[in-house]
Amino acid sequence: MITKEPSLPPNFIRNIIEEDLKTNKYEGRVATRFPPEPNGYLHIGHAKSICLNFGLAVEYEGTCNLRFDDTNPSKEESEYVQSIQNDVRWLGFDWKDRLFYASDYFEQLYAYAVQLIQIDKAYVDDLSAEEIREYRGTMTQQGKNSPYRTRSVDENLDLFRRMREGEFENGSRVLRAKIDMASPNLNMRDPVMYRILRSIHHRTDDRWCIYPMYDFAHCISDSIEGITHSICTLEFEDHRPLYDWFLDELKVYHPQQIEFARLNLSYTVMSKRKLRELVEQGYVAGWDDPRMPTISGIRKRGYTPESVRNFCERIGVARRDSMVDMALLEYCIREDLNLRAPRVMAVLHPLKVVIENYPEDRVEELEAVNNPEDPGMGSRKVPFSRVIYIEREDFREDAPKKFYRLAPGCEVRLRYGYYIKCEKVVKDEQTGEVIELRCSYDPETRGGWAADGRKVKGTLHWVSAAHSIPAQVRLYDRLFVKANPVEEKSDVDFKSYINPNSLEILESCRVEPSLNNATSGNRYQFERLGYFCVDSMDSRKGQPVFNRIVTLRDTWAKIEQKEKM
RNA sequence: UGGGGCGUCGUCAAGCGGUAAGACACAGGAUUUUGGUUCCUGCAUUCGGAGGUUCGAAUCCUCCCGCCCCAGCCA
Repeated sequence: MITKEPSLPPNFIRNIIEEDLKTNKYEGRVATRFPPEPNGYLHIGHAKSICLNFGLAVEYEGTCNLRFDDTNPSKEESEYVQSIQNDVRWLGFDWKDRLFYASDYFEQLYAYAVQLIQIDKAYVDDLSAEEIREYRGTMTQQGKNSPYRTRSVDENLDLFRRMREGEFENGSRVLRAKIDMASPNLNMRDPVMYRILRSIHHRTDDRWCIYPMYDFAHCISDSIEGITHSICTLEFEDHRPLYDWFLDELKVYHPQQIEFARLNLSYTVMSKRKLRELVEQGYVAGWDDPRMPTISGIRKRGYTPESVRNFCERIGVARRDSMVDMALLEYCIREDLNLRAPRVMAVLHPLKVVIENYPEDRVEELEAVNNPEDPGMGSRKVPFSRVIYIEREDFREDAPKKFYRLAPGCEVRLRYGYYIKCEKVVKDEQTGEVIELRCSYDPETRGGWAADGRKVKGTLHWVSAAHSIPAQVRLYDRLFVKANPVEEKSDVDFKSYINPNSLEILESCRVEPSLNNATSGNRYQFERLGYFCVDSMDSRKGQPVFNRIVTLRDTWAKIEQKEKM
């Protein structure tokens, strides 16, 4: 019996492609493209599109082009071209030699525009921007023809050539497609194809003073590149008739445009405008702030490309508007790191513990497993001594019912260490704050096992005071406290839902000495706490800086929460 | 109230006339030197609503309701 290949879950785009392959619509080819405009940073919504387009190409042994949609020089910069390429590469995709720019096609686009003029399907309009808007009509009222609509082909040809030559001022004239001012689809009411715009283009410099509009440039770029399936987001659906119109009138190779719903993620925002607002008004440290849903932010946070790709696979592709739960993204990174991240002990809020019956000058090297999920990752030695730090949270003077950590008179296990029992609580005389614990240890429990078989419920992580190294740890959390900060039908500013605790910087953490060698980008699981990543900018040898990627699932927090209610 | 879309579990999402996959979340339980992981179990008699066609409808038809997008010389 032949087992079926493990196939990916179906979605409507794969269905279309399968069908096209069956009917040999494109001679068995699958050619997609990812067409970002280089006017900003990519975010996880783009990752969905990248995974979709490049993923399809891999799956069907086709190609996927990276094409910059750079038809508006007033907004675009090469800085973004670079960052976009970094992000796509980081996600794990390779466009090989298929890197293109819409600006590569300016000359050809111009020729096609001339061709449309020649068949009387395009004309030069002298109306002002304002007038064009008025003539366009409204959603419920049809538009009316521009007085310049009936110009002769020759005059149009002449005018368009002179537009290119730079004879006219910015905004004084445009080239329009001659379609139908009465169309119920606003996009078909003689859309603008070219505008006069004097601006330095990042690739063509000042060679052009007229630039094609998206609708005209995009379909032709797709056609030139021999794209089969031109995948874009839902808001372009109304543009499809126009996409088809240009290609039909020009009688050129005709790809099919397919629209899917863009990604929305809970507890964050996705629009470029809002992200820019957060950056420019200083709510975050920059586009790559680890709390940002940008690819660079996610990368700095410590997410792996594998986990992001996996996330994009799991969310599926469909045509309905949706809001994916951030919990799924978090699940994906935990799933990945659980298998790969070495375990290590780190104490974020140190509480000093003196083990009174442990010899003053003794130091033991205890064997600690690096990853229980993967024996191949081996083990390491962790120094243990009389004075250690434990997590402040792991001690309660008045332990609640299901609290099985340390409390006066109680015994717990130190991970890979000994059983210890809390004998005495030392408090600050002024404030009453617990500043130190005096404990005893059972020498018979080395490694964490009791010879007499007695069980202990809790296991705590710890570090030796004398051997641990100081570290800064940044605790990142969700950027917003509200699942959807952008309520439709509400004029509340989304920024009022920013989580005031989305970043907590801890300066006096102590981590085990093995972390002295932690290098930029390394990811660890701090046992019982979460997954952390060595910061790529601020970390120094002997003084590491860690970013929290995500916490571990915390069942105790849930229990405690429930008890409170 | 013009046009274009979309409505299947709390959140995503399969399903394409033969009697509701899966994932996350959630809730129980088992195992555990991470209250982690893993493993079981439960979680839509019902697919926005109402009619109709059919032996049979989430799937076809009709009407209704709700949500999203479109009036840039942005993409």
